[in-house]
Amino acid sequence: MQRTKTPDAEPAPLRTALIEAGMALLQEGGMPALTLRRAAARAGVSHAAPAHHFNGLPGLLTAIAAQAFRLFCAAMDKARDRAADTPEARLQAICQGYLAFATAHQGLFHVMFVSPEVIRSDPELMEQATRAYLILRNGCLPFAQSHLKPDETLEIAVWSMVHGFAVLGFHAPPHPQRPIAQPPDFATLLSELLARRTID
Amino acid sequence: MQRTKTPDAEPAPLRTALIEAGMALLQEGGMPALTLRRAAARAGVSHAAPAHHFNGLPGLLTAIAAQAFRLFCAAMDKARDRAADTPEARLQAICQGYLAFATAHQGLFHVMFVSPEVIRSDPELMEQATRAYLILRNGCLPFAQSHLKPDETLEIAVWSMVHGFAVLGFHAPPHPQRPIAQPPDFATLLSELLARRTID
DNA sequence: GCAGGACCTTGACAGTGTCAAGCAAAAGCT
DNA sequence: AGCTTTTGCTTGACACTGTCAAGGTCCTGC
Repeated sequence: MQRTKTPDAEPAPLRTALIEAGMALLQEGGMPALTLRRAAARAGVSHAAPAHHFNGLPGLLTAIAAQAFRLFCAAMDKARDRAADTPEARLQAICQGYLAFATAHQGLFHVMFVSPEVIRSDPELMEQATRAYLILRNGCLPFAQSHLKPDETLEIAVWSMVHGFAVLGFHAPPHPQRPIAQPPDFATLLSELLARRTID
Repeated sequence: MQRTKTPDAEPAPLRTALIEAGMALLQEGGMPALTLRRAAARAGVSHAAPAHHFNGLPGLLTAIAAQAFRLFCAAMDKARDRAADTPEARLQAICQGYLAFATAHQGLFHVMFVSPEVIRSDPELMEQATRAYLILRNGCLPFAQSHLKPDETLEIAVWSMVHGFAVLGFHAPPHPQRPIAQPPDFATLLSELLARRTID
């Protein structure tokens, strides 16, 4: 049945191979291309092998989502660290990393946030998702009224806005026939939201 | 094959029956419960009957999405018309209608916005989706610099924020173990965004 | 009265996720 | 060493899915 080793043991090679195969399928053909049997075939094993490492298709999707959140965090971290050392530039960079990841990895993004099959209560997934949120929270901290206590209203506003912007496809390649032909850059939106905020 | 009558002819009864059956399945069991064969069975016809009214499963999903947008528009219109007659109250009501619809009809919302199977270029779907966007645009008009030309930055900001807020589930029943236990009300976020705006 | 089309059924096919049984090799124990 | 258990995977089957081809029935137009 299910793999239940000691948690610190090195991971089964087939498990990571299946995750990578699934992510590759997702990248190539989007959501409908990701299939348990196809991932197994690409990893060179029989169609029922994944059942020994994941709890069915939802389990594989969940593991992919957790791994995708790791890449997502890395992308945002990297963007922030390359930005100019001002709070505005850093928060802007985090959001740009967010949007760049969403457009470059639409399949992963779908699994991470919207796929209803993913088991949202999975501990590893929740840990990585929280880690991603903390990057955004830290980016918002300089704009909070008190530097000690985070401003949840601002966090949620920024998070909602960047996420909505991403899933509605405003940052994506110009969608043919959209209510708004040339959407504004996200930086403009964020500046608008932060305009009243003062630092210190 | 496909149904290609004159567009003003009364719609085939089975077609609307299949759409309603699909919407009911979606409401009851979510996305995985919606199946061509199940919708056909619920409508009392054989499993291949839907092929004569829709272009496969994507076609049914697209028709459901269009119909869902109609309900969506009606919900926002109704909320707006019941609000106090100030620009803030009306825009807040539109957003509340948006969020209420998203939480009350999660399956429909998924089909409307994220399902990759839906044919986004369908004319009827695009018409209804645009209609929904115009409701929001009109709600934003009083806050634009010029009352004549819409402020696309504000529109996109509001739209992104309310949509992100919805899909991230902040308005939904309290998710167990979330980065933010008690998220702020959306009205607070919107007020924050509109704070600098003056009317006239 | 009859050709033709609209509308639906039946039957089949490939592909999917999932389960049960089995098999080979490694590991653990006496 | 020899036996047993466990692990990791394969094979085969099942129900279910979307889709297609063929046929059948009824209504319409001529």
